[in-house]
Amino acid sequence: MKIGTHLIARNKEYLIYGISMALVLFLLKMLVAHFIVYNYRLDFFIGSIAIVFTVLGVWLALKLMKPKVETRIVEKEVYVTDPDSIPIDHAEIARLGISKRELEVLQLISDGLSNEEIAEKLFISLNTVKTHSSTLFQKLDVKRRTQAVEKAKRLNII
Amino acid sequence: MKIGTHLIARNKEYLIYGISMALVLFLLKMLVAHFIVYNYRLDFFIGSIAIVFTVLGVWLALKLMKPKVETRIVEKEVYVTDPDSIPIDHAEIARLGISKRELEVLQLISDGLSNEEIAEKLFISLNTVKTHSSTLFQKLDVKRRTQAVEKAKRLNII
DNA sequence: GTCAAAATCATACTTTCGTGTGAGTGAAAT
DNA sequence: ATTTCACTCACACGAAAGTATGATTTTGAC
Repeated sequence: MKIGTHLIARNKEYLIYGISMALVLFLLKMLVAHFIVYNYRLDFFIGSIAIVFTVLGVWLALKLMKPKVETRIVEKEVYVTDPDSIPIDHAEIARLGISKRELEVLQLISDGLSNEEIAEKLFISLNTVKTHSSTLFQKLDVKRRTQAVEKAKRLNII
Repeated sequence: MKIGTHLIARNKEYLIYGISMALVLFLLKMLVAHFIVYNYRLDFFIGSIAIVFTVLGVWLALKLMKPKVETRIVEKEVYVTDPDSIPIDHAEIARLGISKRELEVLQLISDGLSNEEIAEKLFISLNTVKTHSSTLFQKLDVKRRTQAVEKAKRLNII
């Protein structure tokens, strides 16, 4: 009894679909038998069936599709005494889509270097450093390098 | 040229579906014309069409649907240093001759605020903030605000 | 009350930073 | 083979930051 109800509930969509399909088929057969001329309207007839069942298929799929889960992260602060004991959150870095080079630039920014100095240290042009830091700021959702440093330290990515 | 390609790419699914539908219809008509007896196999015929287009409909829906999202909240631990565990070195501040106001500005700089924002927060002009930060940099013997923050944290004066 | 330091502001100027746009290359993935 | 992505670079422009100089006002100490 209980199992039966359960099964019906779990497969309700399939049941509904099956019944709908049977009904529609029955209806179509009635129409065929009584009103519709076989030959010259056959194309239209087939088209109709196709459309109806396409719609049914779409409806079925929409009903049955399992929703994709999206994780939302809530920060929870844990206080530690030794600053060096703070582990770097590689997962967070990956989540933000920060590349290796960008991370290097971020580290040097937090060391207080200017873009020019960073360029010299990494043997790349000033423009490249600017590009890196600009994309970095977007990924960190900040406007300035000082904010980037503040947020990066808060997120334990440097 | 570019727009054309773009449009085709964006609506590829629709195109494929349309072409598939046309092909299947054509195929069915051929079958009808040559092999299938109209009357007593009509049920089977209609059933086949129904199944085919249901499958197509499902496929279409799965292809086109934006995935349903279901948010799931996950707590994440963020390690931070206990602010109280690092005492502020007032002696060092005095030694460097940093004034009260300058220290305020320094703190706000390390919070990532722009000079403009600092000015608003302290109800003073932008020029005054610049003056403060400039003298601050001299006292800290640094050239930029990022360096100032780095050094200030190292010296435990913020 | 005087004096020095701190705090305020301005003007003008230079430097650095940051964005937008576009583009080329090489490596890895499909 | 084609696409995608990280990395590289350039140029132009606007927005901040920083310096220099000088001035006025507050404040606290002597």
